Amino acid sequence: MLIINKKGIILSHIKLLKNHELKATPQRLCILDTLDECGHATLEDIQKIISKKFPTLSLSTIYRNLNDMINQEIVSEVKLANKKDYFEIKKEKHVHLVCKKCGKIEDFKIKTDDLSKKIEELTGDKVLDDTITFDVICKDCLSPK
Amino acid sequence: MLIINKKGIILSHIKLLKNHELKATPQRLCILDTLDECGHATLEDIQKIISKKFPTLSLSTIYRNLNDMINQEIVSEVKLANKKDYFEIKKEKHVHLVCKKCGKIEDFKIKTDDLSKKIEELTGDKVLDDTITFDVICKDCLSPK
DNA sequence: CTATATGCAAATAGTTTGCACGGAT
DNA sequence: ATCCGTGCAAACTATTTGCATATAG
Repeated sequence: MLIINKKGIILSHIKLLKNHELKATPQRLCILDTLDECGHATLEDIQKIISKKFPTLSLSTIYRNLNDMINQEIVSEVKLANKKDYFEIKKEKHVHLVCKKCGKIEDFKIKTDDLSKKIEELTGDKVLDDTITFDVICKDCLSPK
Repeated sequence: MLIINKKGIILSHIKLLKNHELKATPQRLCILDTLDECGHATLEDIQKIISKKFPTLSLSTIYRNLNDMINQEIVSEVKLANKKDYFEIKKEKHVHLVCKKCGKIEDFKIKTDDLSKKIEELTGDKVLDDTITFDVICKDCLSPK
């Protein structure tokens, strides 16, 4: 659920920035709103959408802020084979489902512990984290209405 | 096992190229040998190593050939969070284990069908493929000799 | 008020392309 | 003789940086 104030600003984003030692500037809020709107957005997407909402927001500000927010772990970069890099607001751990037909990228929450455990048993390594993407044909593309 | 001829060329690479409609030029063979040597190499790695073995091999040739070999599916690009892109010679399906301590990247063969099946059951999507990376502390870093 | 963020322009880095030459079939 | 690959330079794209000004807290 999103709480939005009179100016159309998503309040939780202000908190999010402040909790991570970043000032809640209109530019940063605009970038976060854009990411929220898109779910996953490339730099190009962000640039295009923002230029409408906020025409003076410069490209270097987008770069600088994405990097800052990545460093503060508010935002994460999603790298997919044969695609440009995407950005998303960091949220609960999830895997990505990329439809090879329509291109849609979906998040899906699922436990991956079984696989990590198997890796640990078989290799002797300690698993810290995983990054998992499935190429799929999504439900909608399988049986269009 | 690698079969190497008198000139130090890995014979299987010649076949590999010819089977994919690419001429077996010294430049391409050199790039493949370098990838073999490294397992996983960034463009920078490739450039550095190649400039010793083959000083006249130009950067545009590296780019052009990597792209050609990716298109022919001889080589694949490995995208890892917070790292430059790596290239590897395409081989049996595997996951990547990236040690967060020493940086080493290892391939590991493991069945991932259970997870794909669960995704299919829970989402209704058809899973075609998966790309999986584990961040780990590798065995060697866990208990150095 | 002060430190930080922004916009702009310039600098740097990364990648692709055009073209003339050279080598393999 | 023809085709394809290469090297080099130039073009193009992507990203970062320096600096003067503006703004959040």
